[in-house]
Order: sequence, then C-alpha cells, then structure tokens
Amino acid sequence: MADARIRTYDERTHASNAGTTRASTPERTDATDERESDAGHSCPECGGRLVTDDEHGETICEECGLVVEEDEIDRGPEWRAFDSTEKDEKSRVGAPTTKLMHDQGLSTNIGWENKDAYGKTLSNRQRQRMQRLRTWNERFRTRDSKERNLKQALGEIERMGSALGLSESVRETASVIYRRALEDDLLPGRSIEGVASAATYAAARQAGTPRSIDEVVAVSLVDEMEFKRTYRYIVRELGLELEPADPESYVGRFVSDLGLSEEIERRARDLLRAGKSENVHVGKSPVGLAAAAVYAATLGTDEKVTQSDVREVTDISEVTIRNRYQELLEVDDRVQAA
DNA sequence: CATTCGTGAAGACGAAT
DNA sequence: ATTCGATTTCACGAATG
Repeated sequence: MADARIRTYDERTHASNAGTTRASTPERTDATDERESDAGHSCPECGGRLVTDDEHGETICEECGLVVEEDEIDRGPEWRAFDSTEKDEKSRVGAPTTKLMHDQGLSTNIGWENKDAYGKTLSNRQRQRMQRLRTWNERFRTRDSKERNLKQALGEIERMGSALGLSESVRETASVIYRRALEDDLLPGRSIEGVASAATYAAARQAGTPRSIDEVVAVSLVDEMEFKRTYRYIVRELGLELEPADPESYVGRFVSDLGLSEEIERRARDLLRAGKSENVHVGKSPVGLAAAAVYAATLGTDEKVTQSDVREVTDISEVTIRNRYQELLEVDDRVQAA
C-alpha cells in the first residue's frame, strides 16, 4: 500500500527532527508517563517496584514487567444519580456502544426523517442535500467495514496457512477467493473465520496440495459443522470448480509421516493410478484411497505398518482402509494381467 | 497378545422430489 | 423439507500369526 510507504517515510523525517530537537533540549519527559504507585505495593513475582502506566491503564512491575492490574479505566459514570430525573440531567454520555456493528456504533448515522435538529421539516433543497449525505456516508461506512473485515480475514488466512504448511501462492489464492466472497456480499450471516477457513481449504485443493477437512478444522476457529456448511455455500455461490482432490497428492505426506521409504511411495502411487484407470475412486473419499494405497504398498515388503498406524496419521478408519485396500489390490491384479 | 478381517447398525452427505 | 442411496464410521467378535 502506498499509504504504508509514506508513513514510514514520515516517521523517519520526524525521528531525525526529534533527534536534533532533543539534542538541544536534553531534559524532555518520556512519552509514556510512568509514576510510582502507592508505597507498600510490590510485585508478587519478584518483589520489584510497581509503577502505573496511565497510557495503557496498567500497573506493571518495573523489574520483570509483570502486569499486575490492567484495564483500570473506569468506564462507568463519575456521578451518582438518585432518581431518574436526576439521571437525565447529569448524564452526558452518548449512545451505548454495541459489538453488533463493526465500529461499535460509534460512526456517524444520519437520521431517516427529514427534520432538522429542532424537529422542523426541511426545505426541499435541504432534503436533497441530506439525501446525498446519506448516500455518501453509507458508502464510506460499508467500504470501511469491508476493509476491516478483509484485514482480519487475511490475518486469519495467513495464520492457518502457515499452521498447515501451505505455500505462499496458496495463501494468495485463498485471499483472492476471500475477496471474491466479500465482493459478492457472501459474508453477512457467516463468520469471517469460517469463510477464511473455507477459502484456505479451497485454495489448497486448487493448488494440488490439499489438506483434509480434519486438518483444516484442527487449526481453524470454527467447528466442523460450520466449516462444511460455509465451504459448500462458498463453492456454490462463487461457482468454484473443484475437482475431487487427487488421492495421489496425499501420498507423499502420509508416507513421510509414517516414516516409510520412497519405494513405498512409488508403489502406492502405482496402485492409485491403476485404481483410477478402473474408476474405483469415484464417490470414494480421496483421503481414504490414499491411506489404503499406502497401507497396501507396505504389504509385500519388510516395512511394517499396522492399519491402526495408518489410521493415526490419516484419520481414516481401519474399516475403510481395509475395504479400500482390498479393492485396490484386486484392481491392480486385473491391470497387471491385462 | 497384537493384528487383521468381516458384519450390522447408525450417522452424514448429496441428489432427487 | 423429506426421502433415498451410497459411503463411512463405530463396536464387536472371530480368525490368524
């Protein structure tokens, strides 16, 4: 963003200016105003001196930095009211904040009625001006809201992407998908985290480095139900074209997680290719196929893994592994014979 | 004893209505 | 919204080494 570049430039010039000013007048108070708190209090951890940091509303230990108390700001009224008329007179605070709006209800709202502050009806000319103001105010507010939304979502995508070991380009794709969802107004009614998770999952699949639903849900902030619901919705509304994940793309990871050799990996891939040529894989879980192929590949060799080992790393039940690997072997035999 | 195998009931999901 | 078919999972016991 151009904004960011300009700001750093600004800061640099300010910094150098401040440096020279400070050199001429060395006795300047620190920016953060810290003062000693009441005597008799000391840090419960290390016994160090406690100071209050008014800027952050915290009491912290000077020695170890332990935050003893935080959020000391009193958000209640500083006056007391004994009946409701008194309350009306003394109260000078505005509308309560709400978490239901992204800006906590603190942004400008222009009333719907065409009355001025005294309740008088507006002239025609004034009405038109107000209408324009409403339009623009609304535009800025939603634009701003989307901006924030996007910022948070991108952070989330970044976090999950790195937790899942996804490449930079996959994260790029995920953010593009997210942007599209945002532009198409798909977000209302859905959580940012959910859509971010879905976008990440979809991007990983498109890039041919899929992560299973379980893996994504594990690092996501939403539960599996919501994730699946959101994912389907996003795919449908955005018209994302996603091939069923290719079982082979899981093989490498499973093999290495199980500590098996490349020979096994090669055999597993062969089994999957044979299976695919006979359309064994349609309608079956790709992860299940991959798991079964890896297991089957070890069978004739001296590298031993149990079905339950495979279940551990793949999250595919032993039953499914059994069913799939037998099918795979059967098909492989047929292909060999042909 | 550990592992593998097979089975029926039950849950989840997509498609069709 | 419900129903149906296919798939996967769970729980269990039997067989195998």
